[in-house]
Amino acid sequence: MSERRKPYPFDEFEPKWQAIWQERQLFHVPNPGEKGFDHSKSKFYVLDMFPYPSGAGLHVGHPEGYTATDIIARYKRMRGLNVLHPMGWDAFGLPAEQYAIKSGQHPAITTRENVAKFKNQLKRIGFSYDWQREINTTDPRYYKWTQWIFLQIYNSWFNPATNKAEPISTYRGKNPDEVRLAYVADVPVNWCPELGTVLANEEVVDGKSEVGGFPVVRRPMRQWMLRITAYAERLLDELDGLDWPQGIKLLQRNWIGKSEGAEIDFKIDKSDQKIRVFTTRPDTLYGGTFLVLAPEHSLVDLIVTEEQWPAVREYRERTARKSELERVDLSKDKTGVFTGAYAINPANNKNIPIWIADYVLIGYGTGAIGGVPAHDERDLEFAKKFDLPVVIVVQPAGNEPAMGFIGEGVAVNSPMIDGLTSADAKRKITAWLEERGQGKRAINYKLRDWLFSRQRYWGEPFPIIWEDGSHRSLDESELPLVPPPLEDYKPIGTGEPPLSKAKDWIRYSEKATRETNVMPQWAGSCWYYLRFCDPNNDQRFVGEQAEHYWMGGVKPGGVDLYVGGTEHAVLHLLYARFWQKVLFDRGYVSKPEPFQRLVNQGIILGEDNQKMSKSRGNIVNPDDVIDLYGADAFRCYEMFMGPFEQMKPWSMRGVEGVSRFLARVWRLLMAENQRGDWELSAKIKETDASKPQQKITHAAIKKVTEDVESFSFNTAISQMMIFVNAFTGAEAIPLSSIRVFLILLSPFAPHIASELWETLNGKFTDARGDITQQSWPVYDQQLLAEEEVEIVLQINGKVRDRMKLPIGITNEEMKSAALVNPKIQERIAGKTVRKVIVVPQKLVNLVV
RNA sequence: GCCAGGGUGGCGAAAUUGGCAGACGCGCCAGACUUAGGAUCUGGUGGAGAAAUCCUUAGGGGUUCGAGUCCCCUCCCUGGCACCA
Repeated sequence: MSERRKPYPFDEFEPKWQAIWQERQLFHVPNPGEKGFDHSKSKFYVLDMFPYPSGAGLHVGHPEGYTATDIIARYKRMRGLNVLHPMGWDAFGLPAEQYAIKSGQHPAITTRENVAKFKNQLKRIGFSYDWQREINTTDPRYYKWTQWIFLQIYNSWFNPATNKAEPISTYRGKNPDEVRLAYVADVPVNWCPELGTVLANEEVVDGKSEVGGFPVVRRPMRQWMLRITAYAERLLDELDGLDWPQGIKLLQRNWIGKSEGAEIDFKIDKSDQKIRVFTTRPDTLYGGTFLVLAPEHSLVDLIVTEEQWPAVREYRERTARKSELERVDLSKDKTGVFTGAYAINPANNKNIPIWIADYVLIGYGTGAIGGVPAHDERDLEFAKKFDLPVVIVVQPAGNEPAMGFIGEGVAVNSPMIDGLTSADAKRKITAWLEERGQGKRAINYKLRDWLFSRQRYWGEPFPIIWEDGSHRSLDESELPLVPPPLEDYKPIGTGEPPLSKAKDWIRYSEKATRETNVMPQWAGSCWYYLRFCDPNNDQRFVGEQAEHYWMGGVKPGGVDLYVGGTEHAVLHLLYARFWQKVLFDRGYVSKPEPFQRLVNQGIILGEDNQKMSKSRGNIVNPDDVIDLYGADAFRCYEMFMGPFEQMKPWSMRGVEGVSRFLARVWRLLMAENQRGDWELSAKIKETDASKPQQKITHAAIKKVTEDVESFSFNTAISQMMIFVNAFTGAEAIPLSSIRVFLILLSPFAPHIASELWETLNGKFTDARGDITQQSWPVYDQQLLAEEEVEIVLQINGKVRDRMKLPIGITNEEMKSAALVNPKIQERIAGKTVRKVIVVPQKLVNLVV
């Protein structure tokens, strides 16, 4: 059986051009001060979210974003910009370590192999990365600086007076360890026994580990934390200046979860203690008929009465045993126990019972709430279950029932504020409490400090040593701190990190030992966009000049365009913003935000419309597609599938269709000779383009240019198809038109465009150099203008006829033309035309 | 439950400010070339109808001369959050 004939010889010229690009280092962009740097050009930094190089290799989802950024990068270069378009590897992470546990192979080896595989796959697609800037988070030359940045965070504190991070040396308090942006705390953490490590809140989904889906339990442990909460307000406010999808901004806002209200102190009856609660509705204070503490609340021990002790102890134990999943199960009934103690409602001096219940979370607010059952769903449920009193204190505006009403209305049954709107009542009550020292305005955030340590091997070791129970940082000169080789990477299971097995490594001096935790995978990706600006600098994490140039500009964010999946909407994007702000405050970088414009790609589903997964067997491997149809067809199909940001299914038929389009492009310029070799078609001539040909060429320039700018790659390709359809079958193809077309095509299908361009240069001398060195064409509005316009004739809004009329026709002329149109006359015969609507150059609508 | 984004032919999808619904591609149908066609080229292709014509953007209502587009209600899908006081 003969091999299926290729529709065009992509298998010959695609590798050829990839080799040429590499040889000539065509996409390498020098830094300011380096040889070949062009000062006259402005910069454009276009970045992909770099991948974790897994053993499975690329799937078709990765290149979707990469193709888009590659098109933008190639387009911007042709528009005369210095384009920074780098790629690297986020290579610390669990899979390599899990593999090491199974096989004993060092994760560095696994990582090296996987990186090589990924890189080969990316190169086959023809991306125009500047490979001289390749970075790898597991390279000591890289993580030396990750550790260095950690030291800057460790040696900083957040000064509320200046609202920014400052060197710890400027802190005037007695214990700087209490305010460092990196600190150690005994905190209840998400311990995952299966993975043998602690996880960040963000890594726990529905009470299970995001990786692997293993159960996660709460357990107090000594951990490194980063004080991201200090930046909550700025992380919230400074979203405003970013060109991000509204949805992503909203996700971050919700994650930060700012709520404004008041903290109110409740005196405890027959005790000196008081309980502080947080509420967003101080106006409902009169309706507070009980208090609820989280079971873990530290005051519980002090207030519980003798006879309630057994019940309280039993309840706390039961709660502690519950998994996170059980505890947050919304469908379950409210539970709780009376402590036997009473508090005094400051508004009306009434004694109200104090309960503990697990629907109150220790981690939010003060870990205690005032129960206002009439105006809070949860409190109402609790009050009903335990038969606690309910007092209505807010009257809704409409005829909604006041019982259970949680919106804003007018205060009632509240002597001090009766008749006030909720907003006014809040202000008045808060002011009153403040005067009496029983409360104050308060703001709470859902955002928690970032649990920054992991009990793993394959991560950045902390540049920290311990001596006599206290920690201090390594000197900068001791970086990078490289992890020791291990025989056995297995977690110990107790929560002791694997590094604790390396006894020699741990011993720093007679008295001092090394920290054995490692940083989470997020660490490396928090600043990689900075390193790309100056990846080989061994004096600084990024050279000042390079940082200033590539991250510069008038907008708050340094990277001009950042493309990746929505899965990083809160985690990576929030962490990176946080690090950037610390570095900014400390004067190391020039921008407060890392990423100016963010675009999310949609997920690519399998042909069966299901998420691609190994178990479903619907994974598409880019290599297979490229073998069959070539890299250009692969790239163009990824862009032609549908709107970039939308979820969409893969279709091999679709790839075939796009491949046919490229074959038509090929045959537009190339013809097969007697021997069966391809040669430049005799139809390509240095003739002037006809009017329609000019029009279609300029329509293509306009549409492709606008669509590339707006990420509408699918319609850009449609327009190029229209061009090819129009020129297919033409007797002569004007060289000038086809040159323009090839330039438009080149960001999408760079190999075929390069090959055809070179072939043209072999015969014609009107242009010089590679297609990548050409400048982007500009369209001429004059050539797009029609001589005639088609006017739509409607009666009562329904299309009845169309007619061609000369351009520039007046509304009055359109109206008369419509009225004498035979079809229209026929239809309006015997009726009165009540109204005529004329849309200039477009439509006439008669109302009868 | 709350928030966000969606729902347009057999399929992927187009459609400035409200102004010709279905561009482009897939699939399908017909024709041409051909020993051959799973190649290529040409034409057709939302539905109903012999036709005039009517119907059609998840469903219902509204605003408007005119609605895929704006407003209200309902249903469905996808993603996120989820006892956050």
